[in-house]
Parts: sequence; structure tokens; C-alpha cells
Amino acid sequence: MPQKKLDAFFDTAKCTGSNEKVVQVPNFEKADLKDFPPIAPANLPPSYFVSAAYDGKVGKALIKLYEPKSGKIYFWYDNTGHKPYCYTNLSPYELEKIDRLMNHPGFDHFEIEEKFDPLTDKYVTVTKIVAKDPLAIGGKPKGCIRDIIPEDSPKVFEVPIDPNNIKVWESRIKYYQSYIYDLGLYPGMIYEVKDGNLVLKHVKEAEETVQLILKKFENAPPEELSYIEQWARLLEYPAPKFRYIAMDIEVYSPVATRMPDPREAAYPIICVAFYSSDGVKQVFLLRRENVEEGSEKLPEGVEIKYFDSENELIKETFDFLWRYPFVVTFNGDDFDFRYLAHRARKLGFQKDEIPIEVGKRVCLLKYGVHIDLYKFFFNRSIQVYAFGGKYRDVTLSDVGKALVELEKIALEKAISELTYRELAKYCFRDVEITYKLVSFNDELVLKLILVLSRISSMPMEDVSRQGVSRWIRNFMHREHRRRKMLIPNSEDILALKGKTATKAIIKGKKYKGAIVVDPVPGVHFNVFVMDFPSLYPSIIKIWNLGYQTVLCPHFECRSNLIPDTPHWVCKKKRALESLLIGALRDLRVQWYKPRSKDKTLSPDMRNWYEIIQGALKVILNASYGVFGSESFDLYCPPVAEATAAIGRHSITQIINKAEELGIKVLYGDTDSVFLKNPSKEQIEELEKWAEFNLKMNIDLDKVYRYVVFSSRKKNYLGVLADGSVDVKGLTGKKRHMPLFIKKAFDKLKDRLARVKNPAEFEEAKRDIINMVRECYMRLKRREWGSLHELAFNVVLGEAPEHYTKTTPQHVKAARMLKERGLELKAGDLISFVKVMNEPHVKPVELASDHEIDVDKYIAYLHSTFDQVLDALGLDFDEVIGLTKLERFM
DNA sequence: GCGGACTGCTTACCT
DNA sequence: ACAGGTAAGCAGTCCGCG
Repeated sequence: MPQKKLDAFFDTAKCTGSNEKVVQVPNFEKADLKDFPPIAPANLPPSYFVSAAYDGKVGKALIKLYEPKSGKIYFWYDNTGHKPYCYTNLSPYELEKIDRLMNHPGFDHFEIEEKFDPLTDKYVTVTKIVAKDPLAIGGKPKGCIRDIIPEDSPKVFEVPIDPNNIKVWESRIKYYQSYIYDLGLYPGMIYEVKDGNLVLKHVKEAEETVQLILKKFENAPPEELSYIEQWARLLEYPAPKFRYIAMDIEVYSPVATRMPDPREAAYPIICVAFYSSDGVKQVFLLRRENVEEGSEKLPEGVEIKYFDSENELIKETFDFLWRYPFVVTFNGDDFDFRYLAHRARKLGFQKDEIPIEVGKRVCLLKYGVHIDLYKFFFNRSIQVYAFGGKYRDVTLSDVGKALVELEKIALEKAISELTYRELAKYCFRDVEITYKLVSFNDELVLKLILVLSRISSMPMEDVSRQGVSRWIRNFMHREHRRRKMLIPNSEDILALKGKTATKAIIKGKKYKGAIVVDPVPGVHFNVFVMDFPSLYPSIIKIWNLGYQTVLCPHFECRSNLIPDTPHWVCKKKRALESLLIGALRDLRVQWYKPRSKDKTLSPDMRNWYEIIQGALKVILNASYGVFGSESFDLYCPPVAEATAAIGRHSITQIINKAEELGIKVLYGDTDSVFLKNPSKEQIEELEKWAEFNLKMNIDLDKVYRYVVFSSRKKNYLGVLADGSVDVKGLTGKKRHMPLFIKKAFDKLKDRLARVKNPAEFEEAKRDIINMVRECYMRLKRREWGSLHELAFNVVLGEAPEHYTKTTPQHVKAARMLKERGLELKAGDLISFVKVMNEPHVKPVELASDHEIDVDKYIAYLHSTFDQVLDALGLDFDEVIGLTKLERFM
């Protein structure tokens, strides 16, 4: 949906990107607790479903609606009498004998229900145990209904029942999720309240686009089409203009290197900064003794307010948190919000004066939605697939630098020693980065979260904090409920479908994965890379893979074997995974990807489509892996194994066919093949063959002017037509390598980029020889500028004391730092250099030039360059001018 | 007591 | 808390060596 149309629909502020700000007069009225909760009026204009919760005080599900015109949140409480429940295969007659159940204060009543059991492919009659509140089903570890049933039933019946046959289903689903599924609600979508009822808003333009999409897919079977329609509607509906505020706090600490513990909240909050989408740029400072004003200049428009009392400072901070529909922090769950809440309690605030709901791992807001960017950017799938690995460390500074070109202010003093203005400037910069991480690229982050919320049927808070396996689980759950299917227990899937049958190449892995073809070493010109777009999701769709269909119970299907495995797949019924993931894949490949690149569309519209296709990419990339992950609720190893096996089958077939057509295959990995100088006809032939025989498309991904292969897999350098260079897996680009070597490697890369044809290679080779020599001589002459140029940068996988099997070098360095009182934990980056004396490593900070072990660095230079030099027919030792004899010595 | 062959551990990368 | 496959370097172990 184009932004223009969105604005017309909502008549909201113009939304053209982060540079053009719509400045409104901030609304500084004090939050009034009497207005809480903000119950939706009987008729509420179009609003976005942004969050859901269970309100224990009222005993009802609660939906938070964001009304973009007023920029306010409204609460809508359930008016259907929906209650929490779980299922069991025991009859009410049997259940009535369980005293602890019947006497449970939360027990309400039984209902009999027909459900479809996907594991047995049969309809079953189950008892729905309805409770008065969600805690009764699965609250405390002891004494809740889901535990009472398996614990007590064997004791209760005269005829003993096999405890393995006592089943409880769906008792671990969060109540508000259950509510969302049962009422057919779609988080992230637009609703109105009409006469007190929650009604989905119909947006004409979006519906028209949905029809357009359906037309594009008119040849798909009806079953697939209905899923395409469902997804398309969720994805085409517009996004609002968000009203949000970013917040950051600083706390006094007597020990400079130590972060104050948010649970103790022992020290005063000395600074709080805000930055909002409607023009607030505010810093609160606490007056303290012996602190100087300072003369630092703050960015324009920043207002500073001093407080003599911490209580007042916190109260005004809370005023913001009671008023904004979206509050953004960086690590607010574990620090800012937790500290604020505990500190406020300590200073005498009443619970209902505090706008924060403190949980075990999260801190939510009573009024609006708290987005903790740290959690969101930490998500590996988001990091890798949504942001293309642009940031590496999940710190405010690194993410800020990579995405919005803003870094934290480096401090030379401890926080507690800063002047007021230094502190204000520092804190404001943090909040500015936090704000911009949300505002950049037309509020991409919030829109991405909104889209993911729609796909997964999860509140925005949850979707921004949880991993991709939860997102996939939840849309699967939604579909089970919609189709009145029993959601199977993980252990039942595993027991029935069993483990895997293939042997992994890597020790300790569960099954065999993808194929990597040995590359043909050397330099190859005019290389075509062809691949299967979204290979694994395609396989899941085409081969009808899912936990129900792989190793299904039907005898007739047993002949429908999956290549290279003993598994078979169902011929009678479509798997949910196949339909849901298949539809998402088709939409991404055939609609969203092309649309995001379509120059005839407005930039706003392309941007929106880019966000959607990015969200789909994240989900699709994980959609196969989750089935092989024990933490996934529908864990089913044979499904993952079958997917990988068919992948191997597909690439092998393509390679065979290519060779049959007389095309030289240079390399291949998982879903791609590198073809040497193929003709147009050969390519067309191959495409047609794949389409007809594998029922899969194979696409031309890119054409390299030339590629350099060594004999190593997952290692190559390719130069594209425009002179840009792809470097894959080569040591010279790995992040732990010293800058000195990386720079040398980059020069090599730049030189190679300029080579256009085989003739130009000779000249390039001479230049490369000189480059390598020069680099070698600089090391020999010990000319490297700063020691940091020589530092290896390796991440600690665990806390330094946690390594028991071996002590890798970076751990040795880390321990040396630890002895000097530095706190180090998993995830920290250790910078160390190689030195002459035992133990041959030293943290950069502790090392000096003269102790550097130059030969070690030359060895690294050697191995780094070898990966490319081999292929060029050059030899490192000869290049640096060593004779064969010298080398021997 | 020492060096070489070997395995295992660890990190970073590819798809 | 998505998967498996590959490269590289180092730590640690075992064995032979009269």
C-alpha cells in the first residue's frame, strides 16, 4: 500500500522519511492516573491492533488499539466471555473423579469437542477443560490443571490407565494468543470499535490490490489460493504513522567500570533523555553537589531541565511513559525500565504510580508498547537477513554507526564525573541514536515489526523480542485453531515420526545437509551463477512436506519416497506447512520482490514493498531450519532431513543435466551452480528442464566477469560486470584478522576489480607481486603504525573462566585482562597481538611494539594471500623473493 | 624429553 | 534457542624414538 494512499486514508501527518520532520507542539499535559485505563469508546475510529494482554484485575483479555489521528492508545476488553482452556483425552466422567481438579478454585466447566488430530489423521472427541483464569491452566509449577491431570489420574481410576495415554493439549499457549486465534483476530491490522464491538476495518484500496494479486495466481489450486489471499490481505493493508518517544537514562555509580544493578537500584538516576516523533528533545538532570555546569554545547532544540529532587525527575519521566503509545529503548528490558521501576519503588512510589510492568525478562508498559531495540537487533535473523549483516556487535554504538551513521560519544571520564552539560550531551546522543534507529528509512523498524506481527499473529512487543521460531510456531498455531485441529505436543510428534535416517558429515549433527561441489581451481572468465530461489521453501511446498505428511499413517503413501531417505510423504492431504510457507514463498518471489524493484511505483510504495519482502525473507530463510531445532514446538527431524535430501537431489540433477548439455560446472553450493561461459541456448534448455522435471524454477542470479577459485569450498572471489567484487569466505575478509592484513587484502581486491580480460591479468599480477612484497617488507622493517593494526579481534563465546577443554589464544588474552580487574563476559570482543614470549599473546592494551612476533604475522600474510595467489599461478615465497634454498631453511 | 601425526575445540564464514 | 558444511589455527594427546 503506497504511503500516499495511507495518508489519504488516515489523513495523518505527511510521512516522507526521516529528514523532513513534522514538528507539532508537544503535548505537555501531565498524565492523569484517573484516566487509566483508557477504555475505548463505544465507537472508535480506525485503529491498529498493536498489543494484547490478559488483565488479571478485570479477568479479561485486553486489546491495545493505537488510534493514529490522536496518537493515543485505547483499551478494548473482551465482551464475548471467552475463557482460558486446555484439552484432554479423558472424558468428563473420568475427570470428575479427580478431586484436585474439581476443587481447583480456577476450574470452571467441561465441554465436549470434536477435533481433528493431525498425527493420526482422524477426528477425535476431546474434553475441553475451561478455567476461570489462565493461571489455573498453567500458572504455578505445582497445582495447576495441566499438571494435576497426568499426576492424579493414574491414582484415581479403578482400572489403571497407562500414564502415557493420558494427554493434555494446548495448555502452554499464552492466554492472549489463544484469545487472538479463537476470535480470528489479526494483530497489526486495522480495527474499529462499533457499538462496543471490535470490527476489522475494510480498506478498499488494499482489497483491490489483493484481488489483483489473486488474479496473478489464478492458476493455483483453490486450497493454495485461499492462503495467498489470507497472506496478501495481511501484507497489503497500510501501516500508520507512528507516534513514539525514545528514552535513555544514566545512573550514578561509585565504581566507574561497574554497571549499577537494576534490581537493587541503589544509586540515583542522574540523567534522563527523551526524543520523540512529535518534537520532544528533552534532557532531565538531577542537581548534585560538586558538579560543574560545563560549557558543552548541545544539539539545537534540546531543552534541559534541572531537578532538585530525584522523585520529581522520575515523576516527570513517568509522565512521558504514561502518554506515549510507543516507547523505544536500547536494552530497556534489562536496564532502563527495570532500574526506573525499582528505583521508584525504593523512593516510595506506589505500584499504580509506576507505568512499568516488570517481568522476569521483560519490562512492559501499562499504557503503550515498549520496543526494546537491543532485543530486536540482537535477533540473528533480523541482523543477518533484514539488515544484511551491516552491524556486527549489538551495541548502540555499532548498530547506530552502521544504520544511522551516529556513534556514542566516547567518554574519557566516568559518568559520575561528568559536568552537567557533558552528561546531558552524552545521554542525549544515546537517545538520539535510539530515536533514529526507529525513524530512519521511513520508520522501517516499526513497520517491519508491524508486518511480522501480522504474519505471526503476535503483539508487537512479543514479535520484537522473540525469535523466528516463535513467529513460525504462532502462525502455525493460528492455522490449527482455525481448522479445528488439535495442536500436537512436541513429544508426540517425536515419538511418532522418530529421528533421522541419514548420517551427517559433521560430527554431532543430526542429519545430512547440503552438497558443496569442489571448485575447479583457477581463474575463469564469464561465469554464470544460477540458483533455485528460496530452494527449501520451494521444496516444502512442492513436495508437500510437514509434520503430518512426512511418514503419514496411510499405507498407500508409503511408496511415495523421498530421494536418499527411507521416508515417504502423504499423497492424500496437504500439509499446513506446505500451504503456508509455500504461499509466502510464492508471494515473495512473484509479487513482493518484483514490486520492491518496480521503478514505475512511487519510492514510498517501493519502500513499503521492500519492507514486506524483507520480512518474508527472514521468515522463509528460517522455515526449514526450525523443523530441525529442538526448541521449535513442531520439531520434526524427518521434515528437516527430507527437505535437505530433496535439496541435494535437486542440485545434483541440475549439475548432471548441465554437464549433459555440455556446460562446464565450476562450483556449486546448496542451491547454486557456477557455469563456465554457457550459451544462451544452453541456459534456456536448463531452465526448461528444471521447470518440467523438478517443477522448480532456476534463475540466473548473476554473471561474473571472472571468478577466482582456489581448491577450497566456500572460498572465492568474483568480479561482476560493473567492477564490484564479491569476496566469499576468504581469510582476508574475516573479521578477526588484523587490520594490517585486511588492508593489504583490500588493495589486492581493488587491483583485481580493474581486470577486464585475460590479457589484463598479466599486468595485474605484476602489481600484485609488488603489493605483497611491500607488505612483507613493512612487516620485516616493523613498520605498522599503531599496534591496533596488528590486533586480532575475536569474540568470547563464553565467559573467560568458562573454558575448560582448551584455552584458545583469545581466552588467554582475556584472562590477562581479567587479572587487571576488567569484567569480561560472553560476547565481548578481545583484541590481542602475537608476541615473542610465552604465552605468545597479549591484549593490545598491554603490549608494546618491540615484543611483536613478526614471523607469525608473515605466516598469516602468507596463508591469507595463498588463497588467491594459488589460482593466479603465483607462489608467496617466490613473490617475496625467497630462493628455494632459503625457504627450506 | 621431543617432534610429528592426529583429534578436538573454537571461531568465523557460506548457503 | 532456525539448520548443516567448510576453513583455519591452535590446544592437547598419543606414539615412537634403541
